[in-house]
Amino acid sequence: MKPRMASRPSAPPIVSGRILRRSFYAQPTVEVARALLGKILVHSEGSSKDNRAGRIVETEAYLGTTDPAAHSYRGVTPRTKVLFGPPGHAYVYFIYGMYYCLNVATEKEGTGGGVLIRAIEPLLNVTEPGNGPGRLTRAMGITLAHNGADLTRGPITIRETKQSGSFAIGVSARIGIREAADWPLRFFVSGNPHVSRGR
DNA sequence: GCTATGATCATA
DNA sequence: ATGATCATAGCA
Repeated sequence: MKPRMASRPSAPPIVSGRILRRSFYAQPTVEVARALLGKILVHSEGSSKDNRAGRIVETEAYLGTTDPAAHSYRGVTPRTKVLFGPPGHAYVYFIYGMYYCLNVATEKEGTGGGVLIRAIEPLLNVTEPGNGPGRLTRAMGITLAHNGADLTRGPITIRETKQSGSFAIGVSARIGIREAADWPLRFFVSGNPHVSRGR
């Protein structure tokens, strides 16, 4: 008979990928937005068996003080200071009274670039849909408490994936904005069912 | 201090 | 098309 439980707990292989380094996030914002597709978002608080993970399948670039749609367009405020800080930190904001959205700060300190993570494909301990920026934070347990967190340190990290599976990158206008609405700065894994819309 | 509004989502 | 629901920004 098979034992009901494994005798030894094993770390889920999906969270063992190498953590992206700060130099990754220091690249131009559009490059980071494209390169984040296929990477693994990991939330590891508490016991490792409770780690949550999802594969990033949709992103949007927000360019900073040159981008009228960016929160950082009007410069540093208490809210946007993380975007102007060093790259590789989480910018989390609260929207519509009920949702959190996760971004990563890009480019060198002093610039306001960031990438909004818009959708993940659930991989591990994610029991809600990840298709949409407000949904993925709920599914991953990400809140304002994570604003400013260093993504190279945890508890939230983004990791390289071993199965390199190549895919086509779709491009479109960004969703839900008015200014600069036609800039082609949304990127997604073409055809992936967890993309929020317009696969 | 006060008010308008939003990088959303579910429901109709 | 509309409502839920509140942190933030801009203004007084």
